[in-house]
Amino acid sequence: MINFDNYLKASFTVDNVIFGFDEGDLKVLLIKRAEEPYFGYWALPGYFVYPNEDLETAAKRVLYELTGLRNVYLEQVHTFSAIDRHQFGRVITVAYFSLIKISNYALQVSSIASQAQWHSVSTLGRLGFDHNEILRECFNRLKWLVRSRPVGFELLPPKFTLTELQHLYEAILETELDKRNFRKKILSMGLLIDLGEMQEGVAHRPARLYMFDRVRYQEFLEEGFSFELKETRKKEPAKRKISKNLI
Amino acid sequence: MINFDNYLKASFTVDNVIFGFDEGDLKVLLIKRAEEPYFGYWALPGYFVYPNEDLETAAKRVLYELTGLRNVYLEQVHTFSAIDRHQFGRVITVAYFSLIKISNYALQVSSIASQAQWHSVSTLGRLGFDHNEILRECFNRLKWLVRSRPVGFELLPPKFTLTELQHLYEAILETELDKRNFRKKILSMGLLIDLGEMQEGVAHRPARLYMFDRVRYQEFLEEGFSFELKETRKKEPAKRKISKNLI
DNA sequence: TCAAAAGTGTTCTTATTACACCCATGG
DNA sequence: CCATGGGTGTAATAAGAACACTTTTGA
Repeated sequence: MINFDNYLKASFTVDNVIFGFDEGDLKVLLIKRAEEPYFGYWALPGYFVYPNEDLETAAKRVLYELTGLRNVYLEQVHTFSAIDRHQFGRVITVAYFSLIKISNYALQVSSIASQAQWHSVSTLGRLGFDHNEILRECFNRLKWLVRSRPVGFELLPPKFTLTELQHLYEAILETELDKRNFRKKILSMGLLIDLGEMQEGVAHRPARLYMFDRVRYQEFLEEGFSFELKETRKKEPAKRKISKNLI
Repeated sequence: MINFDNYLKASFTVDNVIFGFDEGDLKVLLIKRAEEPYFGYWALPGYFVYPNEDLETAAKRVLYELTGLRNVYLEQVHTFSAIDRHQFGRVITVAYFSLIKISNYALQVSSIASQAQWHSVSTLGRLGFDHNEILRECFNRLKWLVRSRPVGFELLPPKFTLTELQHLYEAILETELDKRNFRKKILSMGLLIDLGEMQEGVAHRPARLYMFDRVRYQEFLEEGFSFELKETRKKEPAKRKISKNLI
């Protein structure tokens, strides 16, 4: 019988890349570290896994303690194991990302959350540990995920306008989309319910409000389904003889 | 300062889903277990991670000890952490999958490899531990990967025919593809070099041999690139108003 | 009346699909 | 000469991309 003591026993953590969307900007929730190592740095919320937990349970716990939210989109992305990634010992971390609606919830008033703040993904500085790398991996995962499934709705409030939805896609894909083509495509999927309501109090023509049709989406998943978007190409009009899918 | 001893320390293993392709069949390399738990069961090759290794190093080591191969396609897929997944203690495993050319290499004659055998992915029984689940996850990853990047070439011998290539895609995607459309698409990508050689000794018209153009592929990666295939639909001719990409 | 964002169709181009017959070889 | 798999083209359909002006509101 194997004696486990002959092999590596490592501490392990989960780190959570929590995405939100606000003011036309893709954001990530970070915590200012109050202890060494990386004292004073911003870092991903994460914590050690308890003996009675599997990883997903731990990731959900971290998320709940910080935001008070359960039942949000959560997905394992990658496990980071560089030998020297933690100064005080061997620590392996499993990265999860989750998507939440910023607008609907205030952060919890816990000792952890008091140090937490939303940061624009596009303007981040040096984070603690290898968290820049972890964030990049999770952002990449989100980028392709948003093309395969309408996860974008997880980030918007229940009622939203088509322009808000388009801005979200543009923020995630880091590109610009054509307004008419975007609307044509997104409406043709039949995943939006027109609420018949309008924006109020805006200094321009008010936009229609929509909500996401989860029932229809389930039907789609069952019959096999796809979701793709193309960016506009104002420059570089030619040169694409190969498939355009996934670009 | 954190005392790691207050938290769970776990043993870590890597498990390797090694895909190969032979006789028109997608295969996976399994090892017959010679000890408890799951004595006598087939299981994925895997081993404990050493203290001086990161996970990828460990996965490469396992692969090398078994096959004698280095520099093969290897990618981390998912980390499995169910509390009771190992009877003798808390063991977390990180699944990797790799792609190798069966035809080019004999298995190593090591104590591990003597117990190893290729199995068709489509006809597997109950494996040890949670390895059926791990295999399924890795197979799914391979399925989408093969649509985004021409990884299929990692599984074929250096010289191959278009029909062999098509059969590989059909085995991975578990579908049938139209011969003419497949050839049109694959040749239009410009990733194949026509060797000007022919099959010999076959009881039918000999096929042209091709090789993969790695240089051209690198150029593609740099300019942003995509790779898609559609299955033939002999039944169910209608009903697809939504995007067809990725299906 | 101005600024700001909402909303709306058409044309062109490209990609995808469906589909059937002759060819070269070994046995 | 037969069985086996190799090899080839075209037409119809569907999806994607490009593109500009009018509308509605609050300030």
